[in-house]
Amino acid sequence: MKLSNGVEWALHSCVTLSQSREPVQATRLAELHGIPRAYLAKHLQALSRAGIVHATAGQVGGYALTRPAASVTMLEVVQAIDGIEPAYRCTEIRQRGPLAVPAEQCERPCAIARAMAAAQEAWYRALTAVSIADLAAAIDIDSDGTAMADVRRWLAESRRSLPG
Amino acid sequence: MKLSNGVEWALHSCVTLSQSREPVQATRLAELHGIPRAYLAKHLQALSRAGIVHATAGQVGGYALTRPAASVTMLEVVQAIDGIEPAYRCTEIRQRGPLAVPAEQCERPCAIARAMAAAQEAWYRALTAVSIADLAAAIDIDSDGTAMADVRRWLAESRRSLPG
DNA sequence: GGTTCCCGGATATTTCTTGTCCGCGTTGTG
DNA sequence: CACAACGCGGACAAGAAATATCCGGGAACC
Repeated sequence: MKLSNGVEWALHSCVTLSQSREPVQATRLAELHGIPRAYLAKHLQALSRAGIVHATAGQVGGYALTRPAASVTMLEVVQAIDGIEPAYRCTEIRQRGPLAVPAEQCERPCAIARAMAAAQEAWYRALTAVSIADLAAAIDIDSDGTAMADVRRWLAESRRSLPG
Repeated sequence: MKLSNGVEWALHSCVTLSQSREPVQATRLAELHGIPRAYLAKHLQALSRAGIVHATAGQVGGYALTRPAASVTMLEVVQAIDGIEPAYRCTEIRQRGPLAVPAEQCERPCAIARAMAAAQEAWYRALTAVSIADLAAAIDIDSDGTAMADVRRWLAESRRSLPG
């Protein structure tokens, strides 16, 4: 079980976006995190499609959160990047082989699939409990209250320096 | 996030093995579940390496659970097949870019990694709560108490018919 | 001791993720 | 109001991982 690499970038990008009400360009986000710009853009597109961020075109365009960071959960971001299909996909092997169960008796998922679904649900709950705002606050605390201010400063500075 | 296909086969195979104290050949398990024999064998090897099943060679060889089914958790099987590394791998992008955090301040995982680890832990807990015996019992109930008896009958019959 | 059968690791093929590029629409400017 | 520049959006290759498979080593029965 492996989670896409872009999930990490998307979460960090959302935390960064939560510190700016003005749109932030994909180039800035990529530079700030030291990651490939083109590939990050692809993931930001997924966030846009999911309605988490709003993309504005043009010279002063960029990405911005559509909702307050406190109302955006980690699960939303993860699912926007990684998709909504559950990790375990039952291929209904109980309906195959010499002891195949008739299809009419297979309306409910099999016991294994149910247990897996319950585990996935627990995973969902844990990710739903944490918002982007929570992450930003936790990161700020980890850095003794300097990280988010630094981000805001850097965003303002880069916006002043490059397009001017 | 995608879980390997072999996890499903391994879990079903373990449930089947829980119904037989004698070793069951990989060929039988593959036939019973309608899946490729060679590939299933590879996954059974993983279970063997993890100590969940014991493989005996020879004409009457095969696989058997090493412990009572009630003491084998789903998590053990899943991790034996899929590996133990967590789904989310933090690449420490906070240490990159113009606002890189010094490494000395990164002893603890970042807030995002911590939240992801908590979610994974919840997933682990849910899978630890279910044993192979629980699955066998649930599958039996789903079939009105006939499934496991059918499996035992089929195993005994196939063992009588083929090697005889 | 020969033979048969089964498990185990090394080997191709396919699928998917990662990474990249160029076209379209939008916005500021002359 | 036309122009030009910039950034977003979907289509296109490269690499990695999982899927599927084969043959060799070893054990049990005859």
